[in-house]
Amino acid sequence: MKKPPMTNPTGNKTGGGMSGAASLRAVTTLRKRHDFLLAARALHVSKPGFVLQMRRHAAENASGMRVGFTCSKKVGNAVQRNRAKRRLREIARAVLPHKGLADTDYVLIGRRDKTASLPFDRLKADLESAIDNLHGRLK
RNA sequence: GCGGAAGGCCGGAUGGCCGCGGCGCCGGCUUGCCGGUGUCGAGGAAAGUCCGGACUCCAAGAAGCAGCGGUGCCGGGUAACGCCCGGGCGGGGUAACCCGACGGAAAGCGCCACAGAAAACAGACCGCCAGGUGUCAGGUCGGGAAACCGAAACCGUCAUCUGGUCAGGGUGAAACGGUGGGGUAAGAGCCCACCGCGUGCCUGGCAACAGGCGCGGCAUGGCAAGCCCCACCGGGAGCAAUGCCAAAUAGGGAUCGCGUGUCCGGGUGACCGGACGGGGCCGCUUUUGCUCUCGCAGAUCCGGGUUGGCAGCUGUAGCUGUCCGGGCAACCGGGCAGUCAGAGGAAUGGUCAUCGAACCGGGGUUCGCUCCGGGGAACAGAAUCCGGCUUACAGGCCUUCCGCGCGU
Repeated sequence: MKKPPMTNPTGNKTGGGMSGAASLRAVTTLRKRHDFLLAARALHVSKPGFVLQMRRHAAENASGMRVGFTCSKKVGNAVQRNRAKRRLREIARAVLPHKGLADTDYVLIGRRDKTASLPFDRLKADLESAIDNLHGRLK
């Protein structure tokens, strides 16, 4: 029952100019510490499983939609941090391609225990509502 | 069967859907992206970063000295080690087996709390013994039937002095070696036997060491995880090392040289090559090597500050499987087959289903177990690469050995 939502958006997404698959390849990944620091000063919203930060950046960069993932030492040891980041990557892959805005950086921050233990559907729903919240505040 | 010792192995499984990183192939085009497909893709500790190396840069080559650091029974293994194997010695355990910073205390310095008479070189003190002096009148002697009276310093009491003595002195981690006997006024290695210690020789062993015989009467208390001595080893920093390419900024600070080099050869010349002298480069000395020596913003160093890309980057002191030979073993030599992650805010996953160990509840039980329901997997994620050590770890499996009990 989780499969239909995966396959359907791909059909809709082709209108966005991206290549079709519900893939993170459509959005680039944040790699530079500088970008993370800029996002940390921008809008953010907290959910039980994560914190979402969002920053609009100048269009002349033409870098499209970008997303980053981060977990501090507070999340736990290396195994727990990796697991949290993988789950964040999965919800971003499921939600961002049809909900995100172009020329925007999103940063997902993992939280202790909750990011790894909450049900997957709950995390996805929280991400969608968090994005709606931030987009509403943008206006 | 119960209890124990040693070693080794595994450490969730299968499938569906959707993804990620590397490499190969095919196709497309906006020449570096996209799509398809195949294949490979974390651990026994990947961890702590504690040792040892490989590899880079610092001139990093050699010798000596000094300093600093490390190691410390012996032999072997190894590229090397503080690791591993075998042996010795000491300690623990009925045993299998386990543990050990295990060189030197007659080179020197230092320390030895508390307790104790005394803590290091030899004694002082208590005590014991002998003698002297004084004292008392218990034994003794005289008288007496007895009570009692008297005497003297022979034995004894007490005090004190002199000498002998270290056996004994609740302690303590440790006390002029221990036990027994002789001996003596009392005692003492004073003498003797055994043990210990030291020393000489012999035997076994490559050696650590062990055994035997003789000699010495004991001299040398402990601590070297205090300084130290001896032997051996070690230059420093680290893949964010380092090298290359492209772009851009600053051209900031310091040092050298201060306008003083000489000679030879080649060239029309700018200049090039060589020799001598001088300067600089490891803590110091010597040696080798490199570099500078006349130019102007030149060389070197430091610093700010980068940004992107590539290399280093994964195949070798390899590793894995298997077989043969040597060795008690660690390990060594050889044959065959395979080649096994390479990211860079960091891939190796997400989710669902089924099965599932521990554990929990209930029923049955021949106490071995079995049925039903719940429950859902320990420690933990490569970051240049190897060899070790240490630490963490739910649970399970296998092999060998020891003790006790039962049966034969």
